[in-house]
Formats: sequence, structure tokens, C-alpha cells
Amino acid sequence: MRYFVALAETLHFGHAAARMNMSQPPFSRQIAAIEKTLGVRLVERNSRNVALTPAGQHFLADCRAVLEGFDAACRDVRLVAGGMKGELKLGFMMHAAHSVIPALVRLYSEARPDVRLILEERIPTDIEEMLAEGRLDAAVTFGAGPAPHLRTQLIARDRLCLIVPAGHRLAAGEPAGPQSLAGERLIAAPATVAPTLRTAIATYCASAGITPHFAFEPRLQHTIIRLVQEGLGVALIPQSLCGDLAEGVVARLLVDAPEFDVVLCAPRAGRNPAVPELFAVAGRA
Amino acid sequence: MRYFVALAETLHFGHAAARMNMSQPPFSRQIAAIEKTLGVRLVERNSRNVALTPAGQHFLADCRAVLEGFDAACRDVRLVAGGMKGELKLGFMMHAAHSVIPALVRLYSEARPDVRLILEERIPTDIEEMLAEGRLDAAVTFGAGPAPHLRTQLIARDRLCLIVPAGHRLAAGEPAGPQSLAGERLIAAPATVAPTLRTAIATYCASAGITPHFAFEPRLQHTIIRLVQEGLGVALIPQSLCGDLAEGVVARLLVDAPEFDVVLCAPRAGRNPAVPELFAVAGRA
DNA sequence: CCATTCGATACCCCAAAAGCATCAATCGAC
DNA sequence: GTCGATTGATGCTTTTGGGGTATCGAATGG
Repeated sequence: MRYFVALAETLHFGHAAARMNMSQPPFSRQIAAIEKTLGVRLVERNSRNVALTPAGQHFLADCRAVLEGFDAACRDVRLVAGGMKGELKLGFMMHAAHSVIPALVRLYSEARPDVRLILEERIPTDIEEMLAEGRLDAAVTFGAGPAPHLRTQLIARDRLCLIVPAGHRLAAGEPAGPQSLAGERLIAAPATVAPTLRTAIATYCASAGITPHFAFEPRLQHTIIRLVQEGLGVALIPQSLCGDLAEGVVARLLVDAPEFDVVLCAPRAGRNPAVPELFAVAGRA
Repeated sequence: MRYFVALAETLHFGHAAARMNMSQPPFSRQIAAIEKTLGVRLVERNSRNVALTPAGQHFLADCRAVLEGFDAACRDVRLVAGGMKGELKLGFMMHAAHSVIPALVRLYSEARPDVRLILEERIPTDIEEMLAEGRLDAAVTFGAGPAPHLRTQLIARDRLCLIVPAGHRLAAGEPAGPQSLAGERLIAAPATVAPTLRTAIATYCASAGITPHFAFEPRLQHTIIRLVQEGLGVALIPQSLCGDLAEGVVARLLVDAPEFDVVLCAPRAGRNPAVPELFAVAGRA
């Protein structure tokens, strides 16, 4: 096809052959071979003139399109392999959507505009499973225990703070400690959804010898806040969610507040070459 | 590329090689060669599993598109060479637009729906020139003298008839003969536009010893009719144009009306394979 | 622990493609 | 009109690339 395009552009066998870095005889034979395999006369030639037939005209346009597609495919596959292009499936737990995800996505999209970020908002346990199965390339989640098969990088540290309805006995005064939670109806996501948070809450209570009483166990942090707003209990939620609380809800600092990591993680065996830049961006964020 | 697509679809070197009608070792080498020339790992393989890398996934889609384009190009070039597809530049003189062209175009488009008809409405002298220069593949025009370099086929015979303003002295009574035109202001296209018509009119007048007086010489037959309508003269126009005359214009038969041929013609040296079917259709029309 | 499966490697061979020399046709110049 | 130059086609030789067979090594499953 390149031979034919060269011939069509020069209309001269010798010059076209030179452009293809070969001598004229094999070039002529190649053109003849193309015509034979196609069973179609592409160029009308005598020893003095070379002209395209109508079929040749049409074929020229098609050849250019095919060759351009071919070259683009070869170029793109290198970009994909270099992580400059392609797709990246990024999972994240819901509350990260309100803290690190927006900045991370923005920075990454600036660094890799041709990588299509596919955002998957899931609960932490699902994220873990999807990472293991390769259905996610990377994820932003809680920093759980050491996971040897995961590359992990700290993005942020967060801490729990207490939210109570306005007018609640803990809504003012000294910062609350774990013992303040005695007798309170707690609202928290179930352990199957966010084990890290749940464990942190349980440990915090246990440090004061308290057995927490969970009145409701919704899955979404926003639901928790709403329930607190309605006076149905109190909750310990990540501080990053306390920025713009609804009316009627008060956030309080906790004494010795439980802290936890928000990390970016990806399978070490992951093959997506677009992932490393995500860690680079996360390090700068 | 076909090798890679086969491998990507089977994810099995042996099976893919069989699909390509070859044995597994050279097939493995080809895949390795592709990866080497691209400088990109396309498939992750060990002796037990074969899986595409992200780059391979992307490349697979591109390969399918390129191969499909390639196959389509090979298929289409045969269609073009067979006259089943492509373009056909068809010239025609203006008055043919009202007689043979509509039916001819309809029949041809039904027979060759993938041939794009490019209609060029021109004056007969231009048509002749454009045919000679190859800027037209075929044309519908007046049957002039024998032209050895043209393939010619009669489509219709037409004759001149007289049009006069309503109320004109020739608007009723016996059919007019050439002598009736004596003293009339004639309106006709100039010889440079339609030599055949002009010659026919001149010959007709000469047969009665009359020297015609041309009052106006517009290029378009429709302009002629309008001028007649305004009472500015009389005209001899092709009968095929007399079908739907405007109000105020009367068409009359002529005694011994000059006849002329409307022919389809194309250069015998023409290379457009879509032309022969045009003659076939014209023969049936 | 052995047999089987599957991709990789080694070696060989052939055919396709490239190079070289030459021919034939065409066109321009004198 | 003849000669020379240009240009595509053809014949022959060489080389390279792609394919075949045999075999190896790793991984898997009974």
C-alpha cells in the first residue's frame, strides 16, 4: 500500500521506488503484484506516462486512510504502554469524594489528558475485592494493615470528630472524650462497609471501657449526618466531612481523636502503565 | 495484525496459529516480532495463561479497525473496477434536463446505487470540450456528425416546434412552414451555445429562402420561452420543452419540422468502468 | 511425582522480495 | 529521420524473512 501511494503521488516508478529506498525493478514488480492480487488495473502506464485509473483513484484514498489508521495504531499503542493514553479505573470510598478525590483527579487529568479516568465509587470492602480481581487499577481507600501485594501511598491523614444535634449536651463545653459517649445512641456504617472506621470507633470506646450502642447503621456517611440532624443519635465521622455540615448539626473535636490514613493503593502486579503517574501526582498533592 | 487479532480472540498461541493456517512456533515468533518492532508488550503470557496488557487491549481495537478498513479497500477497489461503485461525471445540455436525463438518472441509480452520479449541466460546446479532456465520463447532447473517438448511442429523436405569444398571427390556423417565419423576430440561443439547434433553424429558414432575423440570443431555453411570453418574438424550440409551457405561450407544429438526435456519448478511450452500464440503461430507456 | 499442556528456542528450508543488468518503447533534439 | 535519453518491463542472481519440525522448559493437575 505504501508503494502504491508513493507511485500515485509521484506518478513515476523510478522516483517512487527511490522514495521507498529501493530500486525500480522490484518496485514495478510490487505494483504489478498488487494489481494481480486485486485483479484490478490501478495505473495506466506506458513508457512515457503514468496515470491512475478510476479504481486507482478510489484505492488511493482508501490506502491513505488505512495507512493513517495503521500508523496511528502503532503510535497510540506506544502511548498506551507509556501510560500517556488509555484508561484507568480508579475506585474510591465515598467519603474520599469530598476530600482527596477532586484534587487528585484534577491534577492527574492535567498530567495525563489522554488517559480516561473511570471513577468507581464503592464501599471499602468492595474496593479491596475489585483491586484483587483486577477490576480496578487503583483505589483511594482507608489505610488498613500492611498488604504486601499492594503498592500503597499515604495521601492524607484524617481523624474522627464527633457530630451531635444542635442543643445536645455535648454540643458545647470541653472537647469530648471516649467516656462522653457512654449511653449515647451511636450511628455508624456497618463493619461490612467501612471496617476501618468501625474498628476505630470501637477501639476508641473500648479505651474508656465503654461498649458502644449502635442505634442505626446506614451505609452512607451523608445518611449518618442526616440522622444526627434529626436528633436520632450522635456519630463519629471523618473530619474531612465536617467542613460544610447542614444546619442543626454541630461538629466537636475529640480528645485523643482516632486517626486513620487515606491511601492510594494499586496491585503491585497491576499492568496498567497509567498507574505510576497517579502515585506521582498523589505525592505532589 | 491478523496474527495478533487471532491471538487476542483465542488467547491461545496454538489455536490462533491453527486459525492462521500455520504451526505454533513461527506464530509465536511473529507475535514476538510485533512486540519488538512496536517496543511494547502486548500479551502477558506464561506457559499456562495468555492475557492482553492494557496496551494490547487498545491495540486490538485499533487492529480490528485497520484490518476492516483494509479489507473494505480491497473489496471496494474491485467494485469500482467492475463499475459497481465509484463516480461518474455525466454532462448534459440544459434542455435534456427536461426530457431524457430524469429517467436516465433514475434507471441508472437503480442499477448502480453505489455509483455517485455527478451531473454537470453545460452548453453543448463545453460538453464536447470536457469529454475530450476527460473532465466528463459521458454526456447527453445533440447528435452531431460522426465522431470516431466517441461511443455514441441514440436516446431520443426530437424535433423543433414553433412557440409564439398567445394572439400571435401564427397562434392558430394551419401548421406553419418555414416561409411563415419571414419577417418574424426570432429568438434562439447563439451558435456558440447550441450549434446543432442554431444550424437546424438556419437550414429550415434557408429551405424557404428566408434569412432569419434573430432579435435576441439568450443562452437558456427557459429565457427564450419567457421572452416569447412577453411578446418579444417567436422561437423554435425542442418539442420536449413544449410540454408545460407557461400561460400566454402557444406551441405549434411545424411543417417538415427539423429533427435532431439526442445521444449519449462517451470517449472510447474512457477508463471509467461505470460508463458501459449507462449505455445499457440508455438502451432500455 | 509423573504426565500433559503450552509457549519458547534451535535449526533448516524455501519462497518472496530486492538488486543488477538489460531490453523495448517513446519522445525530443539536431 | 536518426540518435540519444528517459522510463517502465523482464531475466537472472542473491538475500532475507517467514514457515516447518523437533525439542526444551515451565506450569498444572491427578
